[in-house]
Amino acid sequence: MRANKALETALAAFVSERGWQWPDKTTVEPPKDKRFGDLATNLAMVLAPQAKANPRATAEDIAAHLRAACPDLAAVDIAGPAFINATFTPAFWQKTAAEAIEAGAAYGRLDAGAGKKVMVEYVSANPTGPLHIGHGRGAAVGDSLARILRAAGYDARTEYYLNDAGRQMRLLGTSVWVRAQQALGRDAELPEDCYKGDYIKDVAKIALERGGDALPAMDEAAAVDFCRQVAQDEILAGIKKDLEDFRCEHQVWFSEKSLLEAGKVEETFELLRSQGRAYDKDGAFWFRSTDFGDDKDRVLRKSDGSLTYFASDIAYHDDKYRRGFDLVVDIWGADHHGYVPRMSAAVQALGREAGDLRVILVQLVNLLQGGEQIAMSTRAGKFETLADVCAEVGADAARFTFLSRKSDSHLDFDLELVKQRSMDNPVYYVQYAHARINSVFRKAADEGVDAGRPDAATLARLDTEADLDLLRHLERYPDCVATAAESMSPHHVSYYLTELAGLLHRYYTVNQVLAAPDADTVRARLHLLAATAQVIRNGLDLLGVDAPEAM
RNA sequence: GCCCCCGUAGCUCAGUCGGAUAGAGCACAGGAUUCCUAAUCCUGGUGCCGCAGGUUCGAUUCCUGCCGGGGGCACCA
Repeated sequence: MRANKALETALAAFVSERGWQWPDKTTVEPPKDKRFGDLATNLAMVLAPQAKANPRATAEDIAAHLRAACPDLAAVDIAGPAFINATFTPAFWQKTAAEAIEAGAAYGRLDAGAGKKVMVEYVSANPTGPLHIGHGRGAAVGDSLARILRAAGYDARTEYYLNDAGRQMRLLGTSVWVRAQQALGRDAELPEDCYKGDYIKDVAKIALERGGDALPAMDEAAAVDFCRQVAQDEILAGIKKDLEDFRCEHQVWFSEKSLLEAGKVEETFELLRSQGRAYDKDGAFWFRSTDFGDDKDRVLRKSDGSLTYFASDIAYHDDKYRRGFDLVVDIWGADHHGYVPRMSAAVQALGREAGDLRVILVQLVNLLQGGEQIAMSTRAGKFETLADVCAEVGADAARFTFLSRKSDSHLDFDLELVKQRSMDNPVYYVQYAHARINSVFRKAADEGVDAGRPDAATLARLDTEADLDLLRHLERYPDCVATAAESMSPHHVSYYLTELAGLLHRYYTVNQVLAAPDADTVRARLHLLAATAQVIRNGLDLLGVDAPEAM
């Protein structure tokens, strides 16, 4: 039923009746202060240039129009400079409960995305070691964003770009081979730029088992390659498991190597060259990214003949668009922000609009324990990895915490706090609201109370301020989904849910449900709780957090 | 030096498109449960929205400069 829509429609009718244009700067939104009604609009003020009249006078005309045209409105007031404050009837809000119950999991689904194909590429960490907590934040953001976009009506797919070619993988193979030789008692030294984590030794053991007698007898190149393959398989299996445990789905694992083997990178080179966007210089092959605002041109093929990471990444993005994606979203660590202008340039050189690529930068996570910073060095600290953190605090708490801040601001992740069941850690506050409601339902079932269908006559019992506060917030849930999708910011959902849970807890404390004064009120309140539980479930689902029936 | 992000209550942070007296939680103090889960609720007060200009009916929000914190400036990824 959408209060905004109802009001906007009535306002638009007024504007066109007068033969005026709807001003872009018009806002129709809930005011900060409840005293100003349910929705406020600045229309009279932004209409002033066209109306050529005192905004207050225009406001009077608008108010009169609304009172006549909109039966759902209980009051229309004018306040301040010329704000128009609209208050809806209780009956209007009460319908929200029925809507949420009837729509169920679909409540809050929108068609804003109009089926537009969006790819969310996220995590995409090199398979050279286990995922750490920073990857975890990117994982939570990417997965949740995909869920939100789907709810908003986009056809969103998820993908992991697997850097299985190139220098880092060779270094990985070398690292494992050195450790394997050391395990064999040979004299071998780990080069400076190799991977030093203890997990490399574990992989070396596996390589030795799997290679049998053949591995020690191999020549250097063959051994390194064998070790690289074993390492990649092992580490990737670990990454997949970690992501699964963290409830992150990647529908496609896209191999960089496959791109190279299919000649896609060379194809992209030729495309760029033919359009004058690339050239040879100093023995290297360059992309003219400065044509699209980058600071300097970028190398695609180095003078030693090897390719840069950027080269295959361009080919990969080209492939994404060729597969029909209208919009490509990349989730990157904020330390890669310097990479944005060149990727944007590449996308434009491929013939797309700059807006067809959205890069979400995820800031670093500051891992703490009881306020003390835990060093995030290369050494294997106890809770450095995503898997360890997950085991320690649980996926629900970890995900909610990651999604409780704007992704581009730094996040303190304190293991002590995230384990705690306090308002420092709102995940339990929200989950508890859901569990409490279900506890009432269990009791209702025990007592043989059946709420029946949420008809208007019953819902009319929801007429107190507390009832209406809750109803109004439920009505705004679709707006929350719209905002989160539009700004690609999952944290809006966590804030919404924390607020909704607060309203529920307050309501619960004051209003007895099963012991309400009469049977109709009991049923009405059960409906209100059912609607609230539904919205909590829907919202938590967007964050990938469970909604437990009991705690 | 250049570029990006951040700066809002003692702490951690919200505040798409400029709006009315700038919000929440935590912390601190006091109170609430013979009753559907007290993992809850209620009552207390706090702000030169980093600083200085500009844009306008109106700026925490937009623009410019400066200060402070973080990050990035590779023929690495």
